[in-house]
Amino acid sequence: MGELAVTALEAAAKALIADAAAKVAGSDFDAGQLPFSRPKDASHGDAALACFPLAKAARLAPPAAAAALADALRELTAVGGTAIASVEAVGPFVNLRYSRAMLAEDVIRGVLEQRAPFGPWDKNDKTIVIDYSSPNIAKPFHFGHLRSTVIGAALRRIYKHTGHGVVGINHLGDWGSQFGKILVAFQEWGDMARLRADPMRHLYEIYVRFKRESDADPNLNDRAAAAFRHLESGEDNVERQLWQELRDISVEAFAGPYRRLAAEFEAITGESFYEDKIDATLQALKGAGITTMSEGALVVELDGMPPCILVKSDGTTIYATRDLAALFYRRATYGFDKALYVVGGEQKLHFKQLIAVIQKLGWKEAAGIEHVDFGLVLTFDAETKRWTKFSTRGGNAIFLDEVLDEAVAKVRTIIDEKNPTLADKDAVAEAIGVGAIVFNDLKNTRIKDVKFDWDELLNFEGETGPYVQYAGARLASILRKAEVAVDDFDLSDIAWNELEDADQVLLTMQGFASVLERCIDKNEAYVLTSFVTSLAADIHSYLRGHHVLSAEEPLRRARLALVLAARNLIRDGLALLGVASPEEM
RNA sequence: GCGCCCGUAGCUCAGUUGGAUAGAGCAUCGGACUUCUAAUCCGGCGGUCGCAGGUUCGAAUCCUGCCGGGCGCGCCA
Repeated sequence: MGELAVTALEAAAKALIADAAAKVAGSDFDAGQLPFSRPKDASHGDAALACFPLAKAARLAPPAAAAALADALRELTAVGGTAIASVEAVGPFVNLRYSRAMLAEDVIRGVLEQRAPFGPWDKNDKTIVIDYSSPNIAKPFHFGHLRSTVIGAALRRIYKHTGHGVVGINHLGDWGSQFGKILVAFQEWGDMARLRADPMRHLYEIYVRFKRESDADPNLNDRAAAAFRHLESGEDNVERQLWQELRDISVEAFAGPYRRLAAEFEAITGESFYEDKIDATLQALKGAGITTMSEGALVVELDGMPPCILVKSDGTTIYATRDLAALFYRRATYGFDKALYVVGGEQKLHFKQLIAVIQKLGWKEAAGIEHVDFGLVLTFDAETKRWTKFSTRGGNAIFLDEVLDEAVAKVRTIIDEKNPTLADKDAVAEAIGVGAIVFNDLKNTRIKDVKFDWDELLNFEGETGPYVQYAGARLASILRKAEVAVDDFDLSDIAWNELEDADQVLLTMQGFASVLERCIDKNEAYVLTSFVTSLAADIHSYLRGHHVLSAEEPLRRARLALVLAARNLIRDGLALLGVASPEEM
């Protein structure tokens, strides 16, 4: 475990604590064992140390160890001017408080001067490949696709911000036997004009129709299998030409949603990209001696799970084959330390198999391959009164653009009601409506299923995107009226000690580094979502009791510095999540 | 049947990896706009942390067994 990124003030405090702990328990005591945490109750102080490990090392009862540590710390900080202003032992805990002025300066300078951990972190030599969004373009781009897209896009930005080399890859599902079905469906019922007008819906229509009609006519499935065989033959035949056209139109249609969602990729290389790399991959696997024939298929036998199928008995490949080819390619091209797959939890077994195959090959990278799984999107079924899966074949899929448009429209009516004179209402409505949807998806632990609920989705109060954006807009408004230089704020001679009642805001901001670290550690964006929500709550609350523009100098300028720092951190935090920060709303 | 995941307030969820009195939002009830945006703030109500054991100074968190729900289990992705 590496050193946690901390601000200068925290580092100074930790150094003092290490010295004090050495006095209590001897110099070989590892002060890293003292958990440095935020007390739940703010009245306990700014930071708390649980002294159980220290007590063990010093052979003291925990309260006695805490008292001894507090005494030692007091001795070190008695001279004043140190990071720690006060120390108190309470039972087995030592609670400490930072110097108020130093806390304010530490955090605000850090944010405004864009210093790590607030600004971009120093580059490290790790490369992270993140496979996300990766829609199957033979199927509709429905609301469920939002999850992989926004989680992956957020993780990509968070890794980038913390100094990692990042390769975001959209592994489009543009190949495979599904495409045989869509080819046949298009030949039967497709309409090129309608396809061009609304590609996603038209493909969806014919896909659903294929599903329905193939139940009655199994011959359709045989034709679909043949179509994919023809496609995979490599010949320039009708299947190939139609596939190319459908693919091009679909890919173009995705650009819009990706722009709205702020999803960016270093590479858009679909499954078809590996078509000419499959043979080499198969040769490598065979050469490693890990393949066998089983029931007419080429497989890798695995312990404790079904075999990984590489070539089906009809001679065509399967997604596992293409995923393996992609891993070979990504290792050779990018040399990754981590390869993340932001894909739904239903595919857990598939990725377990994939990793097991790579382990059999003995790659050292195997340990860095991780399935970043997430829960399903469920809809409430009024009949059975239960949350159920959306059914594509049942035709009750909800399209992503539908949801985004609905949210934007709702925001538009709220703006007309609350802020009728606002300039550029449509752009603001887009930022807030889409932001609300993205934020909502990043709010909880990935693995939780998302219950699709219009009421909750279109509620913009409380723990929501608009709530956080609103805090940013209020702060921006103050800064506008104060006419301060937001890009070059003068930090000299700020009366930092005037900010003694901004504890909550400052302490929350101070936690930014550990928030990003936890995001990376868990591959979770919700930690950051929850951080910006807390910061917004803290600043909303602060603004209620502390007027900025009417304050006397030097308090006024100190508060403006706080306001600017909070606004920047909210904006930057939201940006990492893929949510815009309108200046006004 | 087997494997994995989930179970915390009426609802939706946090709980910093075993630490202080289990926290938010929504809903509900009551307050706060002649002052920088009320998409806000302040307060009330609301919990046998699914159940039962175990581990120890200490468990929502760890171990075991049940109960409930979800996902998956060879030629779909």
